Amino acid sequence: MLDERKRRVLHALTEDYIQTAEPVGSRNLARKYNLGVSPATIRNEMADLEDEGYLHQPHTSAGRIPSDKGYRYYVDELMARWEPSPAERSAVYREVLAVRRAMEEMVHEAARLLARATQYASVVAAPSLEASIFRRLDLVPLDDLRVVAVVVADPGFVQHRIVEVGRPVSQAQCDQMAARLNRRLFGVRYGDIRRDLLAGIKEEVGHPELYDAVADLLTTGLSDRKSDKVYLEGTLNILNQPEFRDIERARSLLALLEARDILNEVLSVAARGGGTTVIIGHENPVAGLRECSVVSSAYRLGDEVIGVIGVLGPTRMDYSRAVGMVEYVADQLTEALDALMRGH
Amino acid sequence: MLDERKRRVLHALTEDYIQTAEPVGSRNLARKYNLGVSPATIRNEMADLEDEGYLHQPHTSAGRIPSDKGYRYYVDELMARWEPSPAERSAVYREVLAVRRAMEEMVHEAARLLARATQYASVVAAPSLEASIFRRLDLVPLDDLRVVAVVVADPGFVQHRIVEVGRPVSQAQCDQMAARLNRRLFGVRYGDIRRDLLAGIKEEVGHPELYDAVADLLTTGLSDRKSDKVYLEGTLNILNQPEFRDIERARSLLALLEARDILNEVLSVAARGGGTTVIIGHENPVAGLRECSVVSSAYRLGDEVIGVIGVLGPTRMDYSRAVGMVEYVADQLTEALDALMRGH
DNA sequence: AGTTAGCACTCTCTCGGGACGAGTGCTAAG
DNA sequence: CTTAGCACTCGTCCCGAGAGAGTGCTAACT
Repeated sequence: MLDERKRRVLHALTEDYIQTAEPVGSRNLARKYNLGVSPATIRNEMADLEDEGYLHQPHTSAGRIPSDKGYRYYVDELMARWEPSPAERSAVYREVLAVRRAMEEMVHEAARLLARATQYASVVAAPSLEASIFRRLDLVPLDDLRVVAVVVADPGFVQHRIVEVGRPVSQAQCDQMAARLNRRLFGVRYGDIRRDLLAGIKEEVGHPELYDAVADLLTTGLSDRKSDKVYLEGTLNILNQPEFRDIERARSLLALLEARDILNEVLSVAARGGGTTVIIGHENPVAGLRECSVVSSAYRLGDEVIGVIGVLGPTRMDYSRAVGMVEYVADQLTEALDALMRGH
Repeated sequence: MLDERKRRVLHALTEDYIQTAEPVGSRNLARKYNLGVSPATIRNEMADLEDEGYLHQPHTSAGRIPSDKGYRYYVDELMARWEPSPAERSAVYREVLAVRRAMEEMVHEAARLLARATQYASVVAAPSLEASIFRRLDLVPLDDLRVVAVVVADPGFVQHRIVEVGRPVSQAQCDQMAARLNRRLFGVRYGDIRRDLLAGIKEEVGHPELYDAVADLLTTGLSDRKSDKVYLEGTLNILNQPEFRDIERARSLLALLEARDILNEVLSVAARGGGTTVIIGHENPVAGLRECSVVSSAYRLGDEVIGVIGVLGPTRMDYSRAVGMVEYVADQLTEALDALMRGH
């Protein structure tokens, strides 16, 4: 749709703006990027690009800034693929792959790394359990009416919950219940646990309330009700961005990010895209994030997508680097989880 | 040391400044608080107070501001005791006492509540395990060389750690080890677990590496090495304070707070004080927090102090309210933990 | 017909100066 | 010792002018 010269102008302008955060003028553009034409010509092209909605001016007689549509075009058509340097690769390896601990810790570590590497905020949807393999359940009575249920799954996942049972329960009943469930469920994929798999156990152990509570936990409960966990790291990096020099903006954005369920909404949109997704400005479902962009990529366990990892920054984001970095970290994380699952 | 009228001037001035965040002039002081003397007299008193270091002027011909010494005097000698209103009391009850879940969750909830109630940031040292009662240990092999150790203690405490053992270990060995340890340790106070309590077990189970790893975990490891956990809530409240309208200040403070081990240092100083402690400005061991004050109070399990809960705000803090609120929440938390421990 | 130089114009940003206001310290009288 | 009066100091707000960056238009050039 855009001819070659317009593409080059948009390309140069976008990258200049990403770098400097200042509206870009024709003169500057002509000087820094050898486009082979004079500022006047570039001005004409810029006027056209503005008419078509790719650029806009903050005010007459300022340079131009890419619009969301301009960024979108840049991301889809213009930007070069960025690859992490060897140093960056090895940093990822050292800090994510090498950790080799619980799955959630690895994911969390990846989030921290990503924030540091990109200097944006990183947002990560914690891994869903679906694809994990059930290893063991333990039931430890705390007092008459409350029992700690501990679930261990592979790779390296431990979760516990205190469940309340309506009727007093004994240690022996807990042990019995746990033993039966363990026999039945060992090695089962977590997402495959259904009530019918547990048939008979309710009757075998004389404590239906305990059974119900635990069965509920196993089939639905553990997915961590509280707005499916989201890790958020490097939020302070956002304050370095000139667009958030204004304290009020910064405050309202940070406040928004505190509400994890909102982030979760964003990430679920991102996940729907599959692979790597870029959400630019107004494309964001959350109104308060219309001045931000989110670059995210899914990570997997086996062949299943179990979570999403990404970065959040101003729309004036270094998309090339962000996409490259997010993709690389997501891939490495996937690899690391596989290694963890295979046991070593 | 200060005569009555100076005390009244310092009192009024401090509270006015706390409320308005503006340097306080003699005229204002005379008008708002009926001190029974003219502005001129107050000016003389203020000049004296400044000479003695209780006040200072940001610049000639501005009103006065309390110095750290002034705040200290206010806190120690002048301020009235503040008591939470019935509504606030019941909010504390609803959100902390009523939660009745795991110990750590309760403490975390208390932190959130405190931040909301005071509109400062809350900092809380997570409960130490020392005073908890050992309930159960589980060892679940993840693969040949890694074992998940899950410890359950009362009241409502669950912790897990992945331990690496140098030599392949079987499910049976894990079960055996866990069973023996459980028999030996059930009901033992966590802080009393010592190597000698475990004597003999190492030999009984044919896997010394596993024993060493687990024994290490039980005696020292679980205290959560990573800079003894600190909860931090309501950091954004700080941005509402006019002293942090400047983005650079806000940034550097928030960055400082991210480093949990620094906070831990502050809290450990606070804990040394016992009871309720107020750290004002330059009294803070951390240089970057010299423009902040910290009000904190210990919470207990049984008769033992197991953690510290407090708030952090600008030196121009409503000390009266902060002290009252922190104390009340700490007391209620202590009570709630006791109730949890007694089972019900 | 596209490209470019020239130029008038617009708009923001910065800086200096003057008015204003708040508050002080001093002096002298009560 | 207290207080009224007053001159003085400083920071802040509000202009207005000038500089700088960049544009759009027009007319000439290739």
